[in-house]
Amino acid sequence: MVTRTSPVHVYDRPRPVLTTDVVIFTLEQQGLQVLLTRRQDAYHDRGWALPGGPVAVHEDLEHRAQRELRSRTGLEGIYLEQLYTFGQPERDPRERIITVAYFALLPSDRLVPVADDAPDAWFAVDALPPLPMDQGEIIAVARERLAGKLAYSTIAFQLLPGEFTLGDLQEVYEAVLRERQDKRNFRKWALGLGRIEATGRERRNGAHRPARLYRVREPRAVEIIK
Amino acid sequence: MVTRTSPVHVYDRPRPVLTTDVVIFTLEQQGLQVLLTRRQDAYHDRGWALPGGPVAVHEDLEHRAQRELRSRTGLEGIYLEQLYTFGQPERDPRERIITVAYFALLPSDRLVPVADDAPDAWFAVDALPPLPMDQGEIIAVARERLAGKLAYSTIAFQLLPGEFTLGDLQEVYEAVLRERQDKRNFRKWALGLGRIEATGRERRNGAHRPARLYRVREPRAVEIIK
DNA sequence: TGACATAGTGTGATAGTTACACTAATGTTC
DNA sequence: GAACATTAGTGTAACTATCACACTATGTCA
Repeated sequence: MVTRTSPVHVYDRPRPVLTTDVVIFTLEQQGLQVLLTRRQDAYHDRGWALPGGPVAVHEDLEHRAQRELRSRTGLEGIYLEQLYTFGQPERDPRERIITVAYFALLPSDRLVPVADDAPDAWFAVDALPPLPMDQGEIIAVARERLAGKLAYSTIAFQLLPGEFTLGDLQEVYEAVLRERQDKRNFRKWALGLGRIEATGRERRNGAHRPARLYRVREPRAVEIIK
Repeated sequence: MVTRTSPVHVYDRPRPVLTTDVVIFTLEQQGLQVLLTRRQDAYHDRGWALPGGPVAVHEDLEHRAQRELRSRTGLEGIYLEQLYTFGQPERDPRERIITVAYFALLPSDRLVPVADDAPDAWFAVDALPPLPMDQGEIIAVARERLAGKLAYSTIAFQLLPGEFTLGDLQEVYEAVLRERQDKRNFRKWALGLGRIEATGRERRNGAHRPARLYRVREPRAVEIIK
């Protein structure tokens, strides 16, 4: 029994709060980064937390997560995937909050620098500040999912700009999987996927041989491989 | 603002209903089966639907799904995994309902025959009756997840009884993946996993050579393989 | 023009996957 | 009790994929 027009809403049974949280990853020189935001309410002591918030009663879950992503980054068309729903009753000591967690991958060239007065900041995934409730676990699960998917999908390209070198691609794999790859075998494998092609252009950035640039043939598609 | 002691619950913002649904799979001669239940309310025209219901305000999500599983099958210790959260606003025309879907795997020997007066029945996953809302999609997603996991985990054993033959195991793979396996290669692979051992006993069931029985060394563990 | 730094390339050994057909053990029938 | 029907159980060789490994190429800058 929902009272739509009134500012109060009365139900015959108590209902939990439903929120979405978004783990936004990007890759910088220092490795995999996560976007965190400062909590506004005094309850959380203004500590850092995942961006997210309550789902409006007629809002699609993924749309809610997209909205959060857009409001934090100003970007559209970013890869977003539902991760898991966390619903331990003790998650929040004040009220029952169930959160549908998503994760998003930001290409490094679309990373707009966060304004100094913005409440958001990037943190290396290996050096996170204290986080409320189970949010550390949420990030850990997101990271594992991402690492798992590198092996059997083309998800890695979602972290790369439109043009990239094979070295860039290898760095994505090394940063996420936390293990070195053999350069020759990696390049053979990456080209053998049949998903990327040389643009014919090169990147010069230092006192050394320039690197060939590649592009993804289907940039939006995340496909299952082998 | 929750009013705990009162039969009415008042919130300053409308809240969706949160439910869990459980896709309970088992394997019979006729292939992969799903448990469905008859809706009691007139609204759904007494049609078939996935077992599930609203999550109590202080009940853990997985516990809620376990409870549904137990009430339908009378069984404990069944494999249960969170599948996905379905939250399209149009899912239910009456009210906003978000459902956290789980899937469960019943070993074929623990399958208690459903009483005739019970509202539940097994359906072949390829011949489901009309289902409300997106429940057909939920079952399809569960099936895909299960098929995907066969390839890289030991989840298949969750569908088998404590003692089984290599032929039984092969039937699980063939039914879920819907593709024939080569007998010799399959057996080599299955034994090479190092997860099963012969019990020393045999099963005789027909005018032919009896089959050796095997057991899983760690029956509860679902591990990632290769 | 030489030192430096990163880009780019191939081969051989090993391990894993695939295709493939007959013998073994039982129960039933005549 | 011999023949038959039926499912269980077994090995090998060809092919494919993965892995380990080190040098040459091409640019900048001093």
